[in-house]
Amino acid sequence: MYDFQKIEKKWQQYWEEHQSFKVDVDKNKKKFYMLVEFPYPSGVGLHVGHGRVYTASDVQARFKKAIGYNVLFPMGWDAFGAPAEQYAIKNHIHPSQAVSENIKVFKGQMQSLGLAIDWSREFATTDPEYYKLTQWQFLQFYKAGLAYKAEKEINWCPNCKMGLSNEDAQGGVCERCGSQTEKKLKNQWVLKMSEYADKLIEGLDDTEFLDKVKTAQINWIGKSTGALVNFKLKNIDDYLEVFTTRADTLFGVTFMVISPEHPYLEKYKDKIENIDEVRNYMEIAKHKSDIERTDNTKEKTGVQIKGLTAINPINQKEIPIWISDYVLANYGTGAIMAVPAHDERDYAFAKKFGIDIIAVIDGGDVAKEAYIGDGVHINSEFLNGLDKQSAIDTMIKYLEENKIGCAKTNYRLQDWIFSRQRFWGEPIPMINCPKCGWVPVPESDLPVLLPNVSSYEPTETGESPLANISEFVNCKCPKCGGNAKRETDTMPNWAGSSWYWLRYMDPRNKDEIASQEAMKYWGKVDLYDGGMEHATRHLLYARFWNIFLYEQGLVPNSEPFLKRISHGMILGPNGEKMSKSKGNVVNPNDMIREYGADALRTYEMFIGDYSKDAAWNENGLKGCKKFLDRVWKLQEKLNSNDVYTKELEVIMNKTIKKVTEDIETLNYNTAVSSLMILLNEMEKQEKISHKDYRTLIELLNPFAPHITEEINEICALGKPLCDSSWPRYDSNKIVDETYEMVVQVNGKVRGKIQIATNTSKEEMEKIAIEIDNVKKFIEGKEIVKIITIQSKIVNIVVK
RNA sequence: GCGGGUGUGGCGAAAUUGGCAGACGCACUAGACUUAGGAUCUAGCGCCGCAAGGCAUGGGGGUUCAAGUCCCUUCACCCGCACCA
Repeated sequence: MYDFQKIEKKWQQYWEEHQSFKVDVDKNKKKFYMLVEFPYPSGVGLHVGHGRVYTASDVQARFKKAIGYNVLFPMGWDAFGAPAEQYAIKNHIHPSQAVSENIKVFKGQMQSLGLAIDWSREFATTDPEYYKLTQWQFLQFYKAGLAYKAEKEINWCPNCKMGLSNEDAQGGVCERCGSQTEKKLKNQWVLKMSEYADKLIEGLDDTEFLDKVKTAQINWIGKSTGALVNFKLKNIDDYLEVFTTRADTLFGVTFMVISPEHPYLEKYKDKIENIDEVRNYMEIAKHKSDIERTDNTKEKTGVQIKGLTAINPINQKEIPIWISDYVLANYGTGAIMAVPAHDERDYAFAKKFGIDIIAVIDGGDVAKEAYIGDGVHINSEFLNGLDKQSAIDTMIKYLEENKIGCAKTNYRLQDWIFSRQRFWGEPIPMINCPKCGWVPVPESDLPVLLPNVSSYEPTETGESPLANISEFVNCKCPKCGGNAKRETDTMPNWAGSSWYWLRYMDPRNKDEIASQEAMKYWGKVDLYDGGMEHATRHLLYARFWNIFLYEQGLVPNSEPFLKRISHGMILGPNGEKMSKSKGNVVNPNDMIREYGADALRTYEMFIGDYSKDAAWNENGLKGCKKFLDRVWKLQEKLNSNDVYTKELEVIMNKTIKKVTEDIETLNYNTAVSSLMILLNEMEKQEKISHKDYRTLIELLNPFAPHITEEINEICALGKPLCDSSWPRYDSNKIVDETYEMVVQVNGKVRGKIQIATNTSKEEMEKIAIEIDNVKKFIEGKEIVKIITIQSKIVNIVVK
């Protein structure tokens, strides 16, 4: 009937030759920046889940272009990082070679989907011109004092031989390979992201992220306000500092707990009478995985530290100090004051070890359980009678006046460990000089290029493979000219993705991230589509990075993204997540070969709510192919009229309205369904006009761009759709002249009748009562009232 | 535990925001055309019932002339975060 293979190739070529989607700064036009997360070009290629996301973005881009925006819809490759390196190791090729091969496959797949991408802006994060600027930006962090080297206990994956960020090692499991991670001390580059915690929270007000994305970020940052309190150590001229959100419960403290990593254990080892027992506990804790340690269902463990005693600063009571792994070293001060009467964890600990429990808030029964509710303070001297908030305020004021503590805000968010012991990443542009210490590589010497070597497997020692390459490592100190060594760690793969949207604005700029002109014009990303799995990590890193650049005067906006949406996954036909191991991966290439890109695109938009997961069903795709075939066949009914066919006028206008609104609100599935309804109506007609047909294919074009262009050309309906504007509807013509009035008796439908839309309420009621079946139900009964909704429904209430 | 979300036919889903529940599509059934049908077209298709009619949006209750939609309560599942002091 028609050769969709040929048609799709033809139009893909046409768009390329005519540079239909190439854009430039055009100050006479409003801009729209459509961004979708760029992929890792892995070896497996795209699957239909990617197809859904890119198609949805493409629909958005084509639509926005048609309604008059200057649309930036770019694509690139996030090609550094472990996945590419792992792939290269596995296949025994150099990562850069693997990357360029994979990019070819990915790009080919995207082009065969017919995406309206401005390919002239394509780049990869592994391009030296790009990572030169990534390195340059790292130097700006360094110069601003936001990058520092620190001995950090890191999550170490013994299998990948790589340090992982907390984000990459959640639950004590390596995200890459799934093995248990260990703790290891490493000297690492770290970015002071925690300093931006408040800005990252406040900045959310300038965005239109989905609520669940905002909430996820706020939870991740984990702001909690409280106080630092200093407990004097008995017979030692030092203090134990704790963080608490409940300073009001200070009178209820019956013991202290410090984490097994607390520095005092080493510092005061001579004072600790049972040091062997304590050390034994520390050793056990060290070898526990994070999973074991954070399993809050397990029983509390701990050892009392004999010889160290704290003194409660508000009543001078002596308080025993314990060591336990339920206190985390990396949160707060690594030590807590325990109030077993009003904290479940402290309560469990106190019960197990027979420690006193003193209630300081009225309510509950502390003999049975910790009372965590609100109430009036008791047993608390000057706090007695106060409620929670005023007690907290009063106590913090008291602490500050007596110099035993102060108000303090804590965050769950940690600084960003920026070092990776990897070859395939941006080299961190720092040089270590025995005389001058750490010296940044002069900006004029950037990029620090990755050496071209044959062996890039990780070393046994855990150093980056770069450490073995002497011509890379050995260099001169930029400051004193003496012999020095380069940093051999590289950046995490999050680095390159933390500013790529800026680069798209001016990707060939040799001197800067992008020109100010381009950044001012393209501004914020208007719509950023990505997976929910990136709602915290990537999105927070990117926002942090951008806020920093803004503060440096390098970019015009503090927040980079206006709207963030997240799409659902395409699951396999069995309803499970698609994966190679489950053998349920659907390859878009196969689908395109069999049914065409247009059918695939249309089906992926029709499959269901875009924000929700949906299981793949090839029959559904067949249905969409059938739909397109019928659209094609409509050619046979074409007459030469260039006005809407009378019978179709209302539905034409209605459908324009519906599809327009649905695309704007991302309800792609109902947009497609309304086009199917329109087609059904058009098929009922003897003949359809040029204008009927043209409108249908204009509306369908964002979903099925190839076949609609072809129909448009064959039938000479107008200029190419990629250069055309979106149809408009006449709001006077979206209401049918007649409708089916529903008549209910006591809320039950008893009759239906086709009447004129402008029938008055009085008239409606009169007609309603005359319907035979309605009569049957009101006969012999008293009409209590009649509710009439204009052009909808009549409900007769009878008794 | 905290936060977010979802429950509607055999399946994917709609529902103008309080107004005919199940649009649209898939699957299925019957028929037409056909040498053939995994093509196309026509019709049917929530459940019970011969019908009239009744019952149906996870369960229970409520508000209302009218509830998938609002309120209360309860159950199930999914996704984040989680011994964060």
